[in-house]
Amino acid sequence: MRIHWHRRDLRVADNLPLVEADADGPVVPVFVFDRDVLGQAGPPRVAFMLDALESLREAYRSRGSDLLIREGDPHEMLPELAEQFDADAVTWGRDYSGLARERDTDVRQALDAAGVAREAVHDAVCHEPGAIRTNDGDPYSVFTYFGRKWHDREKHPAVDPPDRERLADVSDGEPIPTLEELGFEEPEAEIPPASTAAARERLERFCEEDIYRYGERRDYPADDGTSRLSAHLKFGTIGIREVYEATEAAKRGVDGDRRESVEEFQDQLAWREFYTQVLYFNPGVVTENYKDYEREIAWREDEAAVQAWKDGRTGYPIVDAGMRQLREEAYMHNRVRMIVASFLTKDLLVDWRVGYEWFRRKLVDHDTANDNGGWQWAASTGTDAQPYFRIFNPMTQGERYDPDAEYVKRYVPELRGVDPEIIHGWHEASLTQRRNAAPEYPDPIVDHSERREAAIEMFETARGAASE
DNA sequence: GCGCCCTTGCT
DNA sequence: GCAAGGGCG
Repeated sequence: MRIHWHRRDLRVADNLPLVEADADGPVVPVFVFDRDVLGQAGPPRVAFMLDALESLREAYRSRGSDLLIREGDPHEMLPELAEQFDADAVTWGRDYSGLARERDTDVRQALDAAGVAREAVHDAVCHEPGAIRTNDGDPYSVFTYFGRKWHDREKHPAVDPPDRERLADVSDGEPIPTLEELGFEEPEAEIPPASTAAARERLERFCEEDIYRYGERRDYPADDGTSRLSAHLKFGTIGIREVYEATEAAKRGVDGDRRESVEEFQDQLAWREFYTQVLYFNPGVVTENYKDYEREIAWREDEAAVQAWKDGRTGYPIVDAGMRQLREEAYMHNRVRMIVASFLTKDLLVDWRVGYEWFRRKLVDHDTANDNGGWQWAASTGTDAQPYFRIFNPMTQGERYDPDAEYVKRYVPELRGVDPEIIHGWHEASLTQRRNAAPEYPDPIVDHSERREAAIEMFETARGAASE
């Protein structure tokens, strides 16, 4: 017997540790609810995960096996399970975040002490942290070159689910706990279905047509031109190799813009792995700036402004639309994630960690590596970060990427009857104009051009380059 | 070592 | 035009 410990690989198909581990014997699949990990999550993510677990269990049951559900510390639970099933090995897919690695070290030690073999197998990314390095052998901190090598490198093919005979004939009466039993409230947002079948349906539909226009559509939040696979990739309800192969298949026999569009989507997969390796080699970025400034950045504390940002009541329509989409859907379009992150850090002058924490609680697809990478990019503190003097102008961004204010109107009902020109120029409109156009919608809480200057000064002081 | 090229810009 | 810095050739 061999125990497979599921973590963020909630599927049976294209699961490398499940079929390629050296350990043999029938597989006993297990999921362990770990209070420490749950404490980090918010209702949307836990709800998605519970749904994913239900369908994973169903997948095992239809194959004459079952997913065992346990609750407790993995380093206590796994040796116990090994003993209970007389298993001589435990396998799992590698996880690259700092907390996960600490947990896995504990588990390894406990299994060693119990005399049980253990095997961690690469699974969550096409190219593991460390596989792609600069010509000097260092991990990359700039995306472009990493991306080139990522594209050129041969990838492991997708693998089939294990045969029935390789799964242990176990059954488990233990129900999957409910949100309430885990101490979470129902999420405000509606959570999309989390099964592998749902992920595949999205992938297939995306690769039929949308992927060829991804390049031109991906920046327009009103247009649903993205794959929406992020939460599935986070929880592993679909395998990365399967996703990559579907995009490669879409590329076959296609050239010009259509081919470039597919590659632009594949670039996003490369970004995901770029940030995975940034986090792996720099576990401290979760709480600290990647980039060293001479002095501390003098972020401001501004409870009221932060609350307005969270509530989508800043008086900057594109920002507010994004923050309301986050509440309503536990999701936000990527272009708008950049805009709201720039607004928090460069207009409200609030520490990126405040925004990162909020995203962590609210996003269904929150992933430590990607979210941290994104926030530190926006805050000009990360690897390959946006230079601090390039500050998004919310009006320009709105005009450029939501010209008809269709996205804004979808999430900000107060502005539905208002002319797009007035919407994007809200902070330039007169008080009378604003009151007449949308009496319910808030006035801008800050002056963008004033804050832009203040942000640049804040960073120059931190650089030690202030003119005094 | 030097020149050149960078995911997501702005005034 | 501006202005930071990594990585490469």
